[in-house]
Amino acid sequence: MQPKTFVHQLHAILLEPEVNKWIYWSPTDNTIFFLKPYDPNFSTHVLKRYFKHGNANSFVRQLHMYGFHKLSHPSPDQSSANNGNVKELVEWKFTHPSGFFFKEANAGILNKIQRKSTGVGKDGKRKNILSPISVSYVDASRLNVLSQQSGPVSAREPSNMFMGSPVHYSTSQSPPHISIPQQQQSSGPYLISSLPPQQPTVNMMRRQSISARMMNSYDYPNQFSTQDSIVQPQQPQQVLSPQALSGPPMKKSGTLSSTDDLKTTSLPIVNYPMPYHPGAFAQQQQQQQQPLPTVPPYSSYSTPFPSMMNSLSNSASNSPALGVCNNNVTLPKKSNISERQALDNHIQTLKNSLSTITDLIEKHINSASQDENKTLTNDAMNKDLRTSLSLLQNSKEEIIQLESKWMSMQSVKTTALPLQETTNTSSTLTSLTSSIIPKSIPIITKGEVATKPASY
Amino acid sequence: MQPKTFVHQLHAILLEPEVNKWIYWSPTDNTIFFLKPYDPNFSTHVLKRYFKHGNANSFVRQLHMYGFHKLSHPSPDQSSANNGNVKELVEWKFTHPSGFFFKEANAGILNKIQRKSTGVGKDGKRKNILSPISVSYVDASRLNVLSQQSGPVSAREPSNMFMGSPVHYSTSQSPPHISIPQQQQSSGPYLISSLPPQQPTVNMMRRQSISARMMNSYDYPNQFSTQDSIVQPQQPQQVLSPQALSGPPMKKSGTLSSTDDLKTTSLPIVNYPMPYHPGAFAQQQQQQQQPLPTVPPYSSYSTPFPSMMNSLSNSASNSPALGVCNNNVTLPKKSNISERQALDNHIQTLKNSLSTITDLIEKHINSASQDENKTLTNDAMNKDLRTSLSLLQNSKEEIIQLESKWMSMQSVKTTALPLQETTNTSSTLTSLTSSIIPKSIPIITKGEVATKPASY
DNA sequence: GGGAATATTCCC
DNA sequence: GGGAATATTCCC
Repeated sequence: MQPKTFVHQLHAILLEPEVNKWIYWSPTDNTIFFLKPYDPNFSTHVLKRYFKHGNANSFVRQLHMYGFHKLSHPSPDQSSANNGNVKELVEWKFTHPSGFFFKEANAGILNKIQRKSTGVGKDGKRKNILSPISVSYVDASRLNVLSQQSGPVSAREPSNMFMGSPVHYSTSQSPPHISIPQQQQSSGPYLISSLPPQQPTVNMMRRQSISARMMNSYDYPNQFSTQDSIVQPQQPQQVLSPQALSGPPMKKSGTLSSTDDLKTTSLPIVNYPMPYHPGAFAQQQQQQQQPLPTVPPYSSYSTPFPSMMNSLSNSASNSPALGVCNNNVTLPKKSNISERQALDNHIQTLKNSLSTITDLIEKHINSASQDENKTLTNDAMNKDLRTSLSLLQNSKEEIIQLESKWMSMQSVKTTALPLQETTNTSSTLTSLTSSIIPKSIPIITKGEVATKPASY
Repeated sequence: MQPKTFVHQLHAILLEPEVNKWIYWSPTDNTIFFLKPYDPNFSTHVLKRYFKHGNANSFVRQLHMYGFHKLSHPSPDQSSANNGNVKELVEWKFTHPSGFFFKEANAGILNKIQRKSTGVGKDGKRKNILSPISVSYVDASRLNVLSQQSGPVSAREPSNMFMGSPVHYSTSQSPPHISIPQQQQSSGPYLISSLPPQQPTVNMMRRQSISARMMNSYDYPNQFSTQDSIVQPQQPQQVLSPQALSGPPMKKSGTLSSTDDLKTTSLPIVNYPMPYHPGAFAQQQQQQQQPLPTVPPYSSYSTPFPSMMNSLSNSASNSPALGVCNNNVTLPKKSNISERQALDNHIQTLKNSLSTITDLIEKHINSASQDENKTLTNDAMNKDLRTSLSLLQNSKEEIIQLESKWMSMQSVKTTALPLQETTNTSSTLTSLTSSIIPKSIPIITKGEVATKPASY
């Protein structure tokens, strides 16, 4: 039994007559509801009553987090209100593209609508790194069906459209939002394997009850673009030909370019009229239907290449040939002896500086505490403070030195290790690894951090 | 200007007489406050009034998120109440180990106390993957500038001591929390490369007052342990045998077994009395009670290498001779990891302490120079001086720790780890790893951190 | 629409 | 004490 979430609350609210002046089901479509975001009563009587806030923006944010979409075209009768300047009368129209949010839905159905992940899993790892778009091979028949389906929902039969399609985007079993198991998780680009999923995915849309998990991804377009792009946008994958990707990493996820593969292959888009629309069927059907031939969730079709493939691209310019693992504890080689000495020296210097500063400061504290009248003039005080400051600066420098030497020692040592050995003996391994691992070393250049906006 | 966060709220609340029956400063220690978690009035009159809830657990959760610690031993006069069964009278005692949370603290100081990260950055990537320790290369010109800018240096000429030193740590520009840029992000270990940053980083030390961000890492241990581990714990690498992993991912990270290295090496423990303790100085009682070797607050007792270290500590039996690295890199053995991490922690702590001291002293110098009349009272001055003194003491302790760890490492390493390389025998494993390591490790050039604008 | 930080809840 | 999910805020 799932805890009550926003969706449940929302659904409950929509059933409350007292607040139906500000939020209510569409009289003509049980999967669409309206709300008056600018009406103060909406905040007062709806939000503050059911939530810990009275902020319409937060409410809408939640809608988005749960995959609801705002329908842009107000119904004719509303348009006048929307066009008018009477903000309080404006109505926004929302729906959930999964179709699981409809007037008669029960808790079980609503559970299928899950909140979008924030990107971290329980283990602190990123979730949903894989693209939901596992490449699907679509045959002509499917394309045809797809093209046909653009019409009125009522006119088409959902189960048909994927009939005979060899590969499917298995809606119910391949949630766009996938948690990568810990072991596998990687921020690296994921390869799209060319292996078709083994399973038939017939009828899944229609018959199968979609696992709750799946709904997570129900917000199709968004999922596809932002969270689940096939290859992580972050890491331009040099390994695969770029063309393999359906498109460049996108910034704005909501928007798919018209040239986007997926779109052209007719994946549902935002205002797509209730693609799967369970509500339209009898609700009870859902349960009884037996599960589809299962397709392993996404993960199976995407091949993660953990962290190796990452930054091939930029390594070109300034990356050292060899990287070092911080943790690699192999210690410094003899050449580092002087480094060690330097470290010792830094430590000594630090101790001396700090002692001096301490003395100076202590002197002032003592004198101040001993008599009320300052025995030391401000000038003297300031001088000492300046001295302290200067020593502190030096101490910092010392520490920096210490640190950098420390780091370099670490890296030196590791760097030293790499390679020659592999040349003769373990060619097998070498070839093995080299075949798997891209040669370049991922490097992070300063630019990127600089790029990052100041957080405050 | 930072938005008001929980810490600010908390501080404000503590200053509100109306609620001081349920939450209040210790009468004897301006860095400790009490609260009565079970008193319904605490919920009603404090929580519900200042927060969006009335849940003491949530409040305490926030305290923890901001690094506060509950002090376990109630003061004598409280113990009767606590021992009694009158829950409503129970008082809990909290403090912030940074010492930045004290009665007289202002917003600027409170800003230094930052919320723990949830593990993802703005780009959706994990944050704080890097060790806070970064290195920047500075050219000669910069060194000169630095030396010049140190102002009146009484004792020595700083430029001398670092002359010819290629590397610098730019304190003000290397926020401990580093976000890995999107493109490059990788879960692998990050190396500090020896590539010099391109940007000049002149003057940052002196001119710039320490960025608050820097203090971000003040929740030391946590930062080090969780956020800034050198190697990301997350990804056990499949390439290596699973057995290589020291253990399953851990659930409970907070609890280290008593056998943990770090702890036994006398790292501070939870209730450690105000390591940096700016505020509480007035009451010197604390000071005398334990001159513990000051180490970074808790940081080090939480292991930076969550999934690996922890399990190592309690399962001596199954820990491999060679650890495993996230990215197919051989990891150091536990003892070395902790030593190294401890070193890093000491350095970090030193930097933080010195930054704080510098800020305090600078404040006085500036105020003194700006107007003849001392704007700051002697009391204020003395307080700051005491704070500085305390920090200096701690710094010294840190250095001692640093030194001893360093010494012990040297001896250990010379014996233990030295020489795989010399064994040109290159076992399969050796060659495997050596061939893999260099290629798979993302490298971060030190410059990047320095590049990041201090956004305060 | 959504990224990301902080806040709250729930749970171990 | 803290992990992690959901909620709320703030901002692009």
